[in-house]
Amino acid sequence: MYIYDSVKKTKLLFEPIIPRKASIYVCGPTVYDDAHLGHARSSLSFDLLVRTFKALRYEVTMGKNFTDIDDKIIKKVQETGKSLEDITTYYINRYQEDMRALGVQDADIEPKATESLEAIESMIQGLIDKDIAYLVNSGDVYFDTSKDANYGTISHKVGDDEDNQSRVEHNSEKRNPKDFALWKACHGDEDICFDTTFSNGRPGWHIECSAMIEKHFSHTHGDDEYSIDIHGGGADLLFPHHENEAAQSRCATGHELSKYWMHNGFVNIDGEKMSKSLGNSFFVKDALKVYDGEILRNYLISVHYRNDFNFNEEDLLNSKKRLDKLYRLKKRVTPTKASKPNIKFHKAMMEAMSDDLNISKALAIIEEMISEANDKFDENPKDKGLKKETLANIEFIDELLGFGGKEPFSYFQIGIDDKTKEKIETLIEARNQAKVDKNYKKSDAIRDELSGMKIAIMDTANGTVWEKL
RNA sequence: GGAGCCAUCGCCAAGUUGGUAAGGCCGUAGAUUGCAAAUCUGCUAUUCACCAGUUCGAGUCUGGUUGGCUCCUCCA
Repeated sequence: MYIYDSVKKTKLLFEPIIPRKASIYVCGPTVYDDAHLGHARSSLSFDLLVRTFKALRYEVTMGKNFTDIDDKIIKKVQETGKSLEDITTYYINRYQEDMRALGVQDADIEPKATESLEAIESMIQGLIDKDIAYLVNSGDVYFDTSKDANYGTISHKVGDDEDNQSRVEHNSEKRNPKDFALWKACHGDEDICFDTTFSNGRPGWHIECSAMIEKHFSHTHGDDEYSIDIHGGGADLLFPHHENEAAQSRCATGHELSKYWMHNGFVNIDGEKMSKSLGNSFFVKDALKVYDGEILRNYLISVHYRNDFNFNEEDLLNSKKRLDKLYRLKKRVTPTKASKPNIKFHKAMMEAMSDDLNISKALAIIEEMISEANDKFDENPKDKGLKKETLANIEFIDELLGFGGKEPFSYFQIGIDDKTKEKIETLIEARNQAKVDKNYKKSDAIRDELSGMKIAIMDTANGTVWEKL
């Protein structure tokens, strides 16, 4: 397995801390709103990583956190009058629903910040004891970046001169402008706070990930040089979030946080980064109203995870056509029992995905497999051995990439109710009778009626089948 | 102001260690079909934003130009 390390900026051979095991931690969402396509893309990127590792027979431990205490959540609490727990529970469930609809496998560990307060407190206290963190009068606790010689090695934003036009507001209580909050003191009655030995307040954004990784992963790696194998997240998290995480962990634990760092690209709408501030957010739930989760998944994974993704409906329809072809092939082999995937196909797929998740190559290999199989079935539609192998190939695709697992006839009938189905069947029977009678005028009229219902029909060796357009 | 990424056919998009451009969509010609659809076959970038350099050889390396994007503030 080769992965691109966004800190070292090269593709590296993955060498796990513990042989045959891969520990992965990905920064999850702050749960104050529904998941947008950007969350989906990040989730999907690392889902492919996990699936590839599993296919390579690695024992994977995947962790993904929920930030469930934060300014924006508190704002939502104040706006709605609901409790913090009501809001975060609701959005965590919504997030999981959406991600499952996209075929994302659940993480093994899904820690929440509010459930990790002890770990957070002890890590901060440890940093204060080492004089790396400092408590100021307001009750805030800051991390002293000047105490960490390696600060800046993650994002390469060394920036020793302070005269850069950084938009960071000046906080007189900080020793250095680059210092960041580990703990934010309580601000009035409206705030949501937790009591600790240093002050009543709540954790800063960065510390939770460090603490949760330490809490959930450290015991599996003992005193190794690194806490986890791979740390992932969106490209925008590289700085300051991951830089700060790395600094905290390094100083608190004495070893580096992660051996490899992976960052996924953005989802753009009309060439611009999708974000709340630009008002061009696209929620997963809205996309799911129009398209099946599998179609959306297939589209969103079709561009390499590190590239920016330009979302538009035309491309989505394009990628749906590729998925349609896979399911049409699956129709040709249904029903049958899967045997083993073709060795060469399996090998080629694994090689593609093992090369830093080269999905484009994998999709090209699938196209070749489909084309070859169709060709052979045109010659001999009843090739039993090929049917079994082809089905096994498709099941392997589903396992590795997470699409193609549906029953093929129902795939083409998503959103059609039973009554309409009956009507379609009746019309097709009538058309076939008309064809037998060589009454082509009538048969064509029936076909027109069906296409008016947005139903396409195709006459195959096994009879007439239909698809929803 | 600082840091970084990207630019490949009409569209989407591969292309570690330089060796002579994957795949899909669209289009087109044909096979098949009563006609379609589906499926199959052929064709569709002498060329990789532009300029210069290194090299026997560069989309791939170096320098520069132009254009697009991101980070430096919460962000996947």
